Amino acid sequence: MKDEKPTSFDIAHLAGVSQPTVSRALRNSPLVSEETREKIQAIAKKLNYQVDINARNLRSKETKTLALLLCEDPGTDDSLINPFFLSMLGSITRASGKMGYDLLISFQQQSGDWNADYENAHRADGIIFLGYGDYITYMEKIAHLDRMGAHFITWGPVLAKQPGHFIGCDNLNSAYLSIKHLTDLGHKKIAFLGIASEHRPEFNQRYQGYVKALLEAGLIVNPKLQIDADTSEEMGYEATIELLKGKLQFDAIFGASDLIAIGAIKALQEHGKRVPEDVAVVGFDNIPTASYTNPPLTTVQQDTKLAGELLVDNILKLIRGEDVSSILMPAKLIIRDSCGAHLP
Amino acid sequence: MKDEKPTSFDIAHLAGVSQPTVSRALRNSPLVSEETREKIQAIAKKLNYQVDINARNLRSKETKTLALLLCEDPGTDDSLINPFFLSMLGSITRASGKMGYDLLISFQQQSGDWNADYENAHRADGIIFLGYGDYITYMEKIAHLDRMGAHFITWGPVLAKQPGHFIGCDNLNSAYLSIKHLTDLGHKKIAFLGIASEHRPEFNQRYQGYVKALLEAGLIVNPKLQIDADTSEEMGYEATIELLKGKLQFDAIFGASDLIAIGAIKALQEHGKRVPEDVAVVGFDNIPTASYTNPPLTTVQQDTKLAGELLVDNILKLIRGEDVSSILMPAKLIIRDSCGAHLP
DNA sequence: TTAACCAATGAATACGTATGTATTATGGGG
DNA sequence: CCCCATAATACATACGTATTCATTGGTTAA
Repeated sequence: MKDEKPTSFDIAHLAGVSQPTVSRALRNSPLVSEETREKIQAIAKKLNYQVDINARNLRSKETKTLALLLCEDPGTDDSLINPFFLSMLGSITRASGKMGYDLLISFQQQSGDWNADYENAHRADGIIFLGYGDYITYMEKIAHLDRMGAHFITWGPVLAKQPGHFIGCDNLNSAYLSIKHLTDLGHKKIAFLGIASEHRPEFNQRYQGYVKALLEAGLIVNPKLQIDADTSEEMGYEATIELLKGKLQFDAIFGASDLIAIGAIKALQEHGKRVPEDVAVVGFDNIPTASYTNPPLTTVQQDTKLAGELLVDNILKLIRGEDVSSILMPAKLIIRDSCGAHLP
Repeated sequence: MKDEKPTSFDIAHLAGVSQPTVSRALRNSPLVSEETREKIQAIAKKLNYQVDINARNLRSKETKTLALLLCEDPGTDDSLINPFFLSMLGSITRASGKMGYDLLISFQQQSGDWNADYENAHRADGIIFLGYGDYITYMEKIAHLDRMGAHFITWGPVLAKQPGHFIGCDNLNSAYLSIKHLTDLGHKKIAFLGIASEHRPEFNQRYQGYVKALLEAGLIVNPKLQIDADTSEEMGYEATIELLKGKLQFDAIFGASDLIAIGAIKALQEHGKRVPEDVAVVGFDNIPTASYTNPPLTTVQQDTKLAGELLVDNILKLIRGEDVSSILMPAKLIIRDSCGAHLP
């Protein structure tokens, strides 16, 4: 800036009072008389005065800032972000702004040194994690933060034993609903595209929902109909190719994320399979693209707006020292054309 | 945090040196002997010491932080963000991280009081604006910041007389290429969906490209084929309905953004028009969804990754006091099925 | 031998705010 | 008329770092 920024001393001088009085007046302290406060605030406005955030933070030991750490896989393409997380990001940004907090965002490679964390450096009052990638690796870092007594909250799978606090989708029941929809329509050989291991608990929970729905419909669970695939169109595509190459029959595919399902549709159509006539497909996330695929994708919608608000509300509670517990968020099935009508 | 954070004094005490020596050692100052530096750094590591960012910023008067202000229309839906800007956001985040800067993000209503800006409050060293909405209103705020000597850079339309520095797409030539593609295919009655006024210079530039291409192809420009539409699927849909209701013939639509084009395709198909057989459609932005519409959308791709890097590079130059000039970025046409083959 | 010099470090201080404590003025109750 | 409570303000200081200036001890050159 061209002209030197005015300080509280400048205002004090102009108002004929002391600096502490200015500090108090600007924060509407009851210790200052109304008359003085008005005079000071008028001068501050005229000078276009803004509190120096660093000085305030240094003194008061809080920052009114939240950090959002988006943890990515090492291999992630430089310019792509999972659209689902983008949606969460938007919602978190708004929610924190509404609560008077600034938001610092940072993308972290999972392998990176983000244990040199923000809060420790007084940079943020709390941290929101939005992570994907390997759960086990991830938990080590989380556990470390927890031991240090950091304020943080995580979007992710809610499990029985976890350090810290989580907010996450009710993956099991949401997947269950999707699969039940398929079995209700008469599908009997349903493939699961997604990694089902402890390294990807969200997917694992969805797999459990898949199993539950199959058993409930009196169908057998064939492990060969589960193909590993991570969240990307390419992985979904390749997993489907693998499925097509195998000799197993299948009449439906559950993609553990929309990107996987979209890749699956592409692979199916390129190999002469019609969707949904030959193979029905359902996804998970309801990313914006899901309603534009051909056919439009039946999928599970997570309420990202609510999720973002809850993440912010809860991290603020933690900062205030209040107690919070993990939250499991219900999701709902959005039925579109990709799973067709009841089979004959 | 549970245990009190260690300060440079703690380290100094343990190392048997003074605090300034610690400060210097941790920043690898040549004023400190190698032996001392190593000892100090070892202790710092053991204590898990992190510099207090607020104290450092207060003292050194810089923050190593950039602010990203995303300016929205007043009416914007709470949870939706234009996918194009999300892509920019991702790219800017990465670029600033790579340069060692943190990124503070904030969504601002255009009517809001974001002139009480971050830099003034020592919160960021510079500001990147990612704005849409009314250009005139917007410029007033920009001009004010410029008068105050703030460091900022803006993504937006590059015009002849502007305060501050801009980076933006070469809208005119990009739109020209799209329209030329349509005229080359034999289309003669091409509608323009988008606001063509000084309040939306990006669209206005695209309109000029549209006019240029038409004239060059020896076609007449019919103002009634230009329908106002802002960037949203709904607006594109409604504008197309308006077009369909009029008596004018048209064989192609240029949507000034992908969302507009997507809304147009929906409206056309709902009214029995085939795309591209009856009406060809092209868009602008190449948002992720564009390749999944039915038919896939021919559109203009902007290099958001490069744009993000340039924005960050240039704001850092401004912060360092170096000179920068506005940049016009070329875009390229992505040809998909929505404009079909050459007309008979 | 001594002055000059350099490397390494310490001492003192500034950055701008917020807050605990001391001070002054004012008014009311006895 | 005096004492005490209260309101309003000033004074002094802490927050943790970075930087300027002063100091020390050792080395080199004349």
